[in-house]
Amino acid sequence: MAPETVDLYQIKEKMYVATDCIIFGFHQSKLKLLVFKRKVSPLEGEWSLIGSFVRLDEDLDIAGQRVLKETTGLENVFMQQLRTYGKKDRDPGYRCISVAQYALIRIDDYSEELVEKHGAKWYEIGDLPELILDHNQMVQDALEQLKQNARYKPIGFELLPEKFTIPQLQALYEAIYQRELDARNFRKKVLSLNVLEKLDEKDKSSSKRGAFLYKFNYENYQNLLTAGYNFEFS
Amino acid sequence: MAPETVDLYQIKEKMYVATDCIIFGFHQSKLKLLVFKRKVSPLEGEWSLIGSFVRLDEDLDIAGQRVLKETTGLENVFMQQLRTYGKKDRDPGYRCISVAQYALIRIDDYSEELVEKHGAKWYEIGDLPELILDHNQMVQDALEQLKQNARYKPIGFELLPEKFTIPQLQALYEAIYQRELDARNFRKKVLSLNVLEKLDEKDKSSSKRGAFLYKFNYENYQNLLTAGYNFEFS
DNA sequence: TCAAAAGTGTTGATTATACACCCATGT
DNA sequence: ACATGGGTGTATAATCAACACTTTTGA
Repeated sequence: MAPETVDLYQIKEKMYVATDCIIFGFHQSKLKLLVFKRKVSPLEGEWSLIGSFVRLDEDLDIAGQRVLKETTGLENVFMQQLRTYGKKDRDPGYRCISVAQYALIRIDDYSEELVEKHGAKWYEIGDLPELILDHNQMVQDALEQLKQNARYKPIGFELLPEKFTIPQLQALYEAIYQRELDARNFRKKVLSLNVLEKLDEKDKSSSKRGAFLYKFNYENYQNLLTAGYNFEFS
Repeated sequence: MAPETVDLYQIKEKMYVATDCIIFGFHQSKLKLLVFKRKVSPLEGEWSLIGSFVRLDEDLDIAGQRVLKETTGLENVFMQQLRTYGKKDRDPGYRCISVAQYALIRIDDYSEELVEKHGAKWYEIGDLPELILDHNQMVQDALEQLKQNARYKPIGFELLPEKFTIPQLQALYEAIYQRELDARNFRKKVLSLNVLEKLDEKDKSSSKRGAFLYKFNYENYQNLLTAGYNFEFS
């Protein structure tokens, strides 16, 4: 829209535009969410997603990246727009729409200091506290989209360290889908995609025998995408 | 509320929130899009999506419904949020984010007068003119999402009249996917879903023999959904 | 009678699912 | 030596994909 004239109504009162970040992480076979305790009134002390107003001179997605950097120290992170929440009374007192974006981070990469400085905390999905406004709804929607996306994109890899084992990858998908998967079928399928490179190292952190580490091959993944494969697991 | 002209200084200090509607229709086996010719400067005479600023006292989705009603006369139409476009320079001179929403309408329901009054026109997908700003991108994204959605929801039914034939339904899916489908396999699959009710009438508008009319059974569809079926066609 | 679209089944290929035992190793 | 998680193959069922002819009827 680029009109020449504008309703006075729009000028007098202000429409606020915010972005809220749904930050997922994965640790010890659990899918987690970063929430933080509001330090300012109103709703001080309540749990909330991490957000900010969008600045006039910044792109929407950059605003999300900024919030993420401020709270976790991470840059260039996988982040995707979820949807925009715009009920007129979603924020009592203000007219504020919020563009929700979700990020997937490798949970051992984030800066613990920054997170603590912001009063933030990792909560397990399924054990979330009540969040302010429509933030619980946002999380639920994000989870839904995460499930959807995981079918068609190897999105889950964003949540794992660079080197990971197949059992770890399986645990991640189990956390996202919230059900158990068959280990043989999972391994078969994920290896058949040809996007994993087996390394010579083993990870012994979760068994005596140890499991081989793999890394993700982005080139092969690109080829897969153009060929139109899907990442659905049974 | 009478519009008033404002100067650029004021405009640049403010974040505008608009919504743009991607209105799909289906007619004569063609998927079409409703676009309109701008009547105001800047970009007067250019083709554009139909949009509006979001009012302070209206929900985001209501704004979309309002735009739709103003241009087509239709109410209570299937409409879904696509995503929000928020590049800082997407609209030169203004800082305006736009929430794109897409609608599917039965093309013989709309009001021709209203459409003409707004200088709007139906264009075939695949034969679209150049649209202002990032509107072509919006359409492309909407088409992509339409394809995705059509896999999991019988979304296409919104585009057909209440009574329709199976060949019509197939033509719709072919228009969405932009490829031909096998008539036998299509019929087999769609009937196996148990969401169509065969009527005793035939439609003879496209063949001498005539094709049986069907209608959609929303109850059975609800059952399907909870059972987790998908509407993917090969 | 013929042109044009509607309607109908089968088969082979592919993919999904279910399932149980041995391996390697640290304690 | 044993407990623990890692790793492997096969057989059945389900689904997908490809394919051609007959029917109906208005012109």
